[in-house]
Amino acid sequence: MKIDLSKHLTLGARRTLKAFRVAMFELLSEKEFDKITVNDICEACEYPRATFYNYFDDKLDLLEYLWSHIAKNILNQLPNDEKNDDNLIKIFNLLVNFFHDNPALLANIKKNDGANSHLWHNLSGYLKHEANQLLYHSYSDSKEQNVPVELLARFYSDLVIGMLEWCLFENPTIDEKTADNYLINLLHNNF
Amino acid sequence: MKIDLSKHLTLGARRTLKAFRVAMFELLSEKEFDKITVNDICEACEYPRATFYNYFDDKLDLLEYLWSHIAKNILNQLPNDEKNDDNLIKIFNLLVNFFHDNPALLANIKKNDGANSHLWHNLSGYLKHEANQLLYHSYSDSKEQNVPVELLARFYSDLVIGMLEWCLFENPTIDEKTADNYLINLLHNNF
DNA sequence: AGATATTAGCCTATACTTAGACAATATCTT
DNA sequence: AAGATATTGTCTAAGTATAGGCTAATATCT
Repeated sequence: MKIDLSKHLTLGARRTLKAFRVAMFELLSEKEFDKITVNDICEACEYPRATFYNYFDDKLDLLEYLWSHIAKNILNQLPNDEKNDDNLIKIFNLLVNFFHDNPALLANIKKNDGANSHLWHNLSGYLKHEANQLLYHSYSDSKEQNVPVELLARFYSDLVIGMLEWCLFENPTIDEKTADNYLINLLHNNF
Repeated sequence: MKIDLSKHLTLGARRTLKAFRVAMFELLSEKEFDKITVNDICEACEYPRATFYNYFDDKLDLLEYLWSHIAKNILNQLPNDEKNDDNLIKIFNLLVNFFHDNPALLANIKKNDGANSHLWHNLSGYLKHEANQLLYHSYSDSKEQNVPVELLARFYSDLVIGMLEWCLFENPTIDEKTADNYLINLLHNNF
């Protein structure tokens, strides 16, 4: 990344970032990542290559930016007023729904199973990180402290991403209710 | 219009124009033209007001630019290799289809019937102009010269836009076949 | 294997967009 | 009808994108 996302961005910079994000997202539903060229991306969003390189080191850089943006955005849909155990289920369902809403993207991620299953590891890493952050803040002011909050958040985010991975890759036809029940059972030692 | 569309435009300028066009088009399906503010437009396409005024005098200016763009684009779909009498029917059908594909826009144009029926006159003027151009070039090298080509093109474009207006406003449920037949009958003095 | 074409990165002057402030109207509120 | 709020249209310095040209590295073709 050539620019600092934490600094203030002009409207134009935000527009440009969004355009590249959308272009990459759409291309990922059409082609394998390795088949996508910087030219493809620039053509799709109607920006010149020079602008691409003003923002990103290369297409992997853009991809990772996209993943982190997606991860943040999916989980931002959570109503952050209530902080209870349901949050984990809600997070899980938001994630599952995202992939159900974008089947072409998921198919493409699955397809790259050889040298490029790193697409999924890459994305799931960002998802886990965001879930972790969310859960950490969600529990940081709770009373039950038999276990450090950091560890708890880590345990939960591992659980939810593991569950997601199992559903998407091993059991893609599972329905929401059943999946939720499995998750609840795991959570409550209900084996 | 603050810029000269006939001159060469940079990629960025073309992107900006497109963004404003799309924003106006989408807003026209939601709100009446008079209720749309420059701020609405800029918000919709994520450009600052300053940029709007770099390109357009005001929102009417943008509207007219949009109409002329739409007119050109609808009629550009015509295969321009063959030049025969069918062209008129094809032009008519392209126009009808455009409005069938954009019912919300049409509804909004119809709604503004008081002080603002000029929305339709404005748009139909551009449509007629483009149809005229097309027909003029279509017949300019034909042999039959009992009537000047300019007059013929004018006669035809008046006919096709009149027919369109009648279909859209007086007889919105008419089917394509019937409308085509009426047009053919008018064309061949088959009253 | 050698020729040809595509792609990746980078560079620069020029042209463009931007933020934000401004006065002048218009529109809403009570 | 008066005061608050929203909108219009203009301006400028500073920030940003653009064209298009360049080399090196990879593909792709024959």
